[in-house]
Amino acid sequence: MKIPAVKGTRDFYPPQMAVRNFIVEGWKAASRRSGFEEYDGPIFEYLSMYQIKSGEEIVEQLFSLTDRGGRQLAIRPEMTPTLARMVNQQIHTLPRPIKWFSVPRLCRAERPQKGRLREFFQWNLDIVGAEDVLADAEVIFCAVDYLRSTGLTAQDIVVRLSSRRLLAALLKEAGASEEQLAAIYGVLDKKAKVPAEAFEAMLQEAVPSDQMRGRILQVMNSRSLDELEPKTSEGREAMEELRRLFALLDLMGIGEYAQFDIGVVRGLAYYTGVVYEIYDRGASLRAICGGGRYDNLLRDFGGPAVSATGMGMGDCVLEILLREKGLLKDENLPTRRLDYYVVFAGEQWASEVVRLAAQIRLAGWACDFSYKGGNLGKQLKQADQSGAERAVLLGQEYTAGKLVVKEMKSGRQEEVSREDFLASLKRV
RNA sequence: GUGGAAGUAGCUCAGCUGGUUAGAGCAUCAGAUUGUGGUUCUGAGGGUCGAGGGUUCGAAUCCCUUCUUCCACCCCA
Repeated sequence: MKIPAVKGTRDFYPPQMAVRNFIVEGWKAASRRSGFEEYDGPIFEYLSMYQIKSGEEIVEQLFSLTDRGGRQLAIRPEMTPTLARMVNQQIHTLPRPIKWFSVPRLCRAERPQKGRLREFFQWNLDIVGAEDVLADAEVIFCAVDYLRSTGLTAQDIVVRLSSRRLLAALLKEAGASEEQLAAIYGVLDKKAKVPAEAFEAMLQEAVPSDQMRGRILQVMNSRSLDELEPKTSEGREAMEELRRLFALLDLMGIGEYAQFDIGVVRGLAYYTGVVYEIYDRGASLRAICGGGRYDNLLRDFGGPAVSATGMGMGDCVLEILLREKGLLKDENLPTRRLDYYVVFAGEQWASEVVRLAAQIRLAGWACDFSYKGGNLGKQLKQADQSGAERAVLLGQEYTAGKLVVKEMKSGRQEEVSREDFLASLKRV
């Protein structure tokens, strides 16, 4: 009885694993370039942790379980609650700003579709304890730095930026109450995703007043920051903050990637300031990356009111985009890398192959050999298929203490003494 | 949760309106080749046709159920 893989999961055979490693290693390298430290947590947490800031619908999309002690647990669907929990536990001893990154494996019980599976990897970058918009700029810079390193240019992708804080101020100026904001955010988040008529119907339901709705639509139709004129001091401050963010991104040399877009709201309730999403300019895919400032989250998780900002980038959409752009060539990604492949010409050297291969490995080099043996031609064929840089050949000259080292790519080979060869392994 | 399309060898697919023992290419393994690899040639293994049930003398083919995949919704932390 063959058992199939579970719905929405992937098996990573060596070629797929090479792709995954290519992506994950790129994420990690970019994180380290910007001075982030890596952390991780458990793959399951208390179910209640995800109920703090999420509605029933979110909880339905969790993989949950009850352990033998009756604890209600859930496999992590996102990393931020774990981050908040971990940071809160050591908030008084960790030097700030806390710049952390992680590449957790996450699970969500959603219906799989293009760019979305039930199990995936997500790069998380967060900065805790820095209120200044410079921290937001750094997170965005790091994400763009990674995307640039894959070969994506400002012609391929765009960071759509806005500010919840600014939007809240403008909505209040238009007459919205604090209680109405969440509902209005929910509708505005749909603006680019549903037909215009459906959007207006939804907005009409959330905002019955024609006058107020007109003002909101005027705000939403703004194409640039200059068209907006906040009248309250809160609005002007939020505006200044956003302008400073754009100036910082220019200073960092990635200004051409950034674009103001009042329509970026993000569905999530916990964002309090700058929010952004990264899209491919072709716009055929869902967002590659999303993030923003969440100044209340640590407090909501029982800690002190420490500000934070962060972003998440999933592997599924990214992989599709890289493939579409021809930036992911599977055949160029090796599943292994060998420095040496030891072969013999003559059965009497078969056990010497094992001894020599072990010595090469103990000296710190990647080395393999054939179990099957066979004639020299067959063994070299295997050496070739293994992708080894060099073949080491044991034959008649070995009786005189010599062996042949062959460069597989060029075919050049030279005879060296066993001692010289072993000595050469110690260099580097 | 809703709707559409599809499941035949490890992969890509043939298999006409039901009819002998279900095929091909690639891949794998073995041999041609006992001191020199990417070529070529020969051969082999591998499928209860996604699973279960039904119709029929007879089902990969028709019907039902279910699972999985892909796509579009809902949602998207």
